[in-house]
Amino acid sequence: MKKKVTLKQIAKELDVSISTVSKSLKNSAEISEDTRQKVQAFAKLYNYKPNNIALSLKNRKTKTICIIIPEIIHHFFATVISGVEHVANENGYNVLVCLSDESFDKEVLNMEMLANGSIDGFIMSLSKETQQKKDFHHIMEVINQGMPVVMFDRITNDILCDKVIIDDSLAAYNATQFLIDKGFKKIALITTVDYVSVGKLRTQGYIKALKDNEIEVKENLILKIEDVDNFDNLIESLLCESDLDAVFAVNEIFAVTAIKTARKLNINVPDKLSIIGFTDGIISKYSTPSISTVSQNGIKMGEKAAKMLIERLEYEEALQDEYYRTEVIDTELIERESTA
Amino acid sequence: MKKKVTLKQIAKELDVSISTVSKSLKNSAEISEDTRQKVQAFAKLYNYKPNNIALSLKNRKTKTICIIIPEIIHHFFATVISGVEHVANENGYNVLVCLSDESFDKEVLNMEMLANGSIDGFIMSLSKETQQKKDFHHIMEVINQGMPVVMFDRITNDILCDKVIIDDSLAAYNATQFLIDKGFKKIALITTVDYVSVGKLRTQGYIKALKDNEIEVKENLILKIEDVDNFDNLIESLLCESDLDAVFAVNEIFAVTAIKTARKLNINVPDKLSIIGFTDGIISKYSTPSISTVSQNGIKMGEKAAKMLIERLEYEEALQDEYYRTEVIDTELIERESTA
DNA sequence: AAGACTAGCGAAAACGTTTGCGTGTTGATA
DNA sequence: TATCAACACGCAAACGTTTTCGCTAGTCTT
Repeated sequence: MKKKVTLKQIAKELDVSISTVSKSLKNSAEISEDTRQKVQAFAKLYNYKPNNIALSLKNRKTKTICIIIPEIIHHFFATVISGVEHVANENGYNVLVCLSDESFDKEVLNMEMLANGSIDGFIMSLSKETQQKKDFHHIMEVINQGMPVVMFDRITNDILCDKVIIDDSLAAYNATQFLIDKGFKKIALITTVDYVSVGKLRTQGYIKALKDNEIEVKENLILKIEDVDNFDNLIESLLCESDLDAVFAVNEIFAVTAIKTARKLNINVPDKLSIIGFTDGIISKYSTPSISTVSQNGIKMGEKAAKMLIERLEYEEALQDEYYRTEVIDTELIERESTA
Repeated sequence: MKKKVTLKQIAKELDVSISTVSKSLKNSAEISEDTRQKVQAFAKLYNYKPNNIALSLKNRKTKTICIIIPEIIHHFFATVISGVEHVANENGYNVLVCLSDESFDKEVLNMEMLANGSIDGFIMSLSKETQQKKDFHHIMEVINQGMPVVMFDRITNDILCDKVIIDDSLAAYNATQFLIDKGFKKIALITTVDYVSVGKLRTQGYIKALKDNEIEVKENLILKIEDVDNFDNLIESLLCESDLDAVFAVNEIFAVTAIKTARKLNINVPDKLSIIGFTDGIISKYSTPSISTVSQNGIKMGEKAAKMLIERLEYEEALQDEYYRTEVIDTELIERESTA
């Protein structure tokens, strides 16, 4: 087992100073051709690689960014990581992944742990609990220390920083309008409780579309789900509503559950009931019938977020500190088998 | 914007030495009650947190582990990360996620980049290309430098290190036996090409089960898929085989595609054809019909891998270097709607 | 031959910690 | 009054780099 070799060891071995070794390896003109080659040969032989930690300390840059997400099991977040990872890698950055598990405390802990020099910046999507508490002091603190933060998807307007979002409200509006254009009148909504920012926005879009088309908004057609583990009965009750034409669900799980429930109730999808989901994940694609959905391109969001963060890191001076950007990623309605 | 405060700044401010500050914060008995309180109060006021990079350099431990996986989009790998993350967090470790994208070069690059002090150890699942090339020098090198590596799922016997696997062959055997016990005679297999270690093992399990039951193994019932993006036609041809009773697919995607293809061909699942998949992911659960499957608990695998790695890191001396463990995680056959 | 210049290298500081050891001051004891 | 702990603190090294500056010896100029 041969441990990593350091400059010091090479210097000792070749009987020169550490500086000479360092300069030789960097092809400094200060060093004679002779010495340089000798050092380089030796370094190659012993497979010398500079110690990253030492470099980080010296440069006060770690070339590492952290992404904090509520859950990695959600396909959407996995795609975002994928996008972040690729852009980061292209630019020589590594990606640290932290999971908040939808918990405020874990989110705070993670940020505090890493804001001490371990990383250069954050990309994050708020946990549910954080959105509910509306307590963002941990994020403020990090930003105040001069560490850039890019928020995506689940964001808050209470924090000034770069953001990457989709137009949730508009996308929901369009999805609802799409159903209306098909001639459907009685359209239900399966959404989250209001403190989840994206859920609220999508609800707003749904309501606006109905109003713009002079369709009455009925509370009993709007199902707001809190407990993500136990909502089958609620959806079943909703679908028992007579003459229901269509359902707009704000995520994949709600949509696929609606489909499965409809089948159970012997309601044919899409003949008797059309269903549109949100987030173009693996479920929508492989469900039977496959689910028409608002695609929310996680890869693009991740890529954009990483680009924004890295720009801030590398052109710190050039960018106005006070000028933050909010990038809106396009969505698209993908028609599949669940709508007719 | 107030930048992070350092020991040096506190020392200057309070007109004491750096060591005094450091010791005060660590409640060293060497320091007078007075000074200690003064320093601690000041540190708290300015929200002092020790710089992790400096600590890493000093301790030559980063408290960071890296997990290298082929693809994060695969649900299974996402669950593994989740398991790793939780155990790591409980033990004060952070998790760096690297994606090899099934590429040998990216895998090598990632390992080389990080083996220079950035992390304390690796958890990894081999990329397809690496398995095909059978070139593991990059892993050998890292291990030789004294950095522990834990491999999971896609492993190789050519490397000596801790491993976490399931008994792929046995699990496949059991799944096949399950179909045989149901009275099915003509059972097809949808698998990967042989160089994917887990695919090969599952194929072996399937074949052994048939042989043990004196059922002829027919090559035309075994479909080995290479191109993961374009195999619909192949599966369609396979399903056209007359009198087919059942299909065993070595992953979710193959299983769900088989189901969708069967529907297209008007073959009722499970009445006319039973299907079993592998990996209990989100697709199996939400497919219609839902898919009976061999569950491969990614969370458990991740947790176990993280535990093994951290044990090696923390009890380095105690553990025999030459003694490596291979942990086998239990699998389970989950019956759902796709088998009858 | 004296001064100027250059090539080639080393010393040291810096990044932010921790920690063993040395040292000065105090009060008490003999 | 001289001796001696105990106390409270600072120095300096170490982790592994990079980089500025300075030094020495040799070469060139006039």
